[in-house]
Amino acid sequence: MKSYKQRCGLAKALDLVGDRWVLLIVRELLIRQGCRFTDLKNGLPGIATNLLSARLKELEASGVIRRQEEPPPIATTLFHLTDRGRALEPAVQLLGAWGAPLLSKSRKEDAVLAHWIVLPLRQHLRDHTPNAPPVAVELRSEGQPIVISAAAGTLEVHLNSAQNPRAIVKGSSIQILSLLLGKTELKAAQSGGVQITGDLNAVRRFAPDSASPAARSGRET
Amino acid sequence: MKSYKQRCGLAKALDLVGDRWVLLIVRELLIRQGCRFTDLKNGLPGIATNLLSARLKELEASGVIRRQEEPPPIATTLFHLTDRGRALEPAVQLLGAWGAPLLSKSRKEDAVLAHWIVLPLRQHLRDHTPNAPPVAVELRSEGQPIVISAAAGTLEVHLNSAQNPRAIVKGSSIQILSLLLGKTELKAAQSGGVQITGDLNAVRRFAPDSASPAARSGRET
DNA sequence: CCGGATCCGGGTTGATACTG
DNA sequence: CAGTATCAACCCGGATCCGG
Repeated sequence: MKSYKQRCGLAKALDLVGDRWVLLIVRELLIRQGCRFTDLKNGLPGIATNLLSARLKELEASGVIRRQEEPPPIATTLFHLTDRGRALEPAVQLLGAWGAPLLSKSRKEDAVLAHWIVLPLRQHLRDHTPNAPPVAVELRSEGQPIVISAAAGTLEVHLNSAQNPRAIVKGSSIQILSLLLGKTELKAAQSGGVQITGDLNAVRRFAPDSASPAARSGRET
Repeated sequence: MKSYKQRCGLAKALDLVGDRWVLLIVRELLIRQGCRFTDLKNGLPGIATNLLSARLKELEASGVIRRQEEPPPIATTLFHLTDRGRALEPAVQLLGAWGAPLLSKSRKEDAVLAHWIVLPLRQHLRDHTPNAPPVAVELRSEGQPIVISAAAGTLEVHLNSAQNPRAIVKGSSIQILSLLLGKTELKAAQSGGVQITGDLNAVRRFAPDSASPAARSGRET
């Protein structure tokens, strides 16, 4: 698209990332560093391949992403965010948070991909017993599983399989997100179709409910 | 533009404010609540009137702005942000901050409007002697003057004339911004063409330099 | 002047087909 | 898998016009 030609930080930012699809491409790369072209295409339902190709070239030229030829056994090129691109995360998170209330009006025709819950999880998930031993929980809906790993007060949310999960949560991504962000109680989630195997307390560590010890220690009573 | 049709907060936000010009319209309204159509047009060099008109309708329909018919003596309609629209400020500020480094590569053909420095001032300006008595400083370049008012640790930056400014700073908006954000020393700014009348210490309160008392009290030595 | 509405040429997007 | 090619539909920018 054309530049706004305004000497203003916002206008300059939009010159680079204001085009259609661009911030969604950044979202995909924030969720999963090292995407193949096809991964991006699958994560962006509706995008045309020529447009994706053109955007990737523009983003590379402006220093937001970097393409990296991988030798076998991958034998393809992976797209990464540069440091500069990763610096967009706070702005992307804030815009996403602003749009979150609109999700309630989401239409049935809207696409839903499970990995889109990674960004809200990274922003809002809390470890309510940070001094407890490290633990990993795996989330499974469609597509690649998501791993939450908590250790020493730090929390990471990634897109891949856990080596040794203390619990596995299966269900629709929407229900899992609602559970982990405390909008649904654990029992309600379970009767709504969420299946949890393994240590229930590992889940309660992030989603304390009224019956959980973390709820008592994490709440100021 | 068309909806992305993705159940994702970021995508929903971009459905509303991702269209061309939209975030710049929001910027104008953040700087100056209560804009006339013509004020917006002047603040957005390059926009076509039909596009501005269409965007305003869409933004009103989506609850981001509100139009208000004013009786005489104004006798026109003013556009305001709603609370929901004002909630975009953090995201807009973050995007603008991300784009700020690109300003150094700004072309000569880029438009420059003095009031665009209001957002960076609001974000970065600091009162280095918050316990001192209230004070107002007026900034003058082209267009409407800008007023900084500091009182009891709070800082406000507005677009209009001060009742009783302790100091008046005249110069190009870029130089003034550079001075107030501490990138230029006061003396260097003055020899660069910035004229200050009134109490120099009122300016030093925001832009302490090596010779200023605020520099010593505000710095951890 | 203010606040648009209308029209038009050119550029961008979206959908699909095709290729190495 | 990773794009390129093609083409219709749509959108944008610029100019013009018009009622208060």
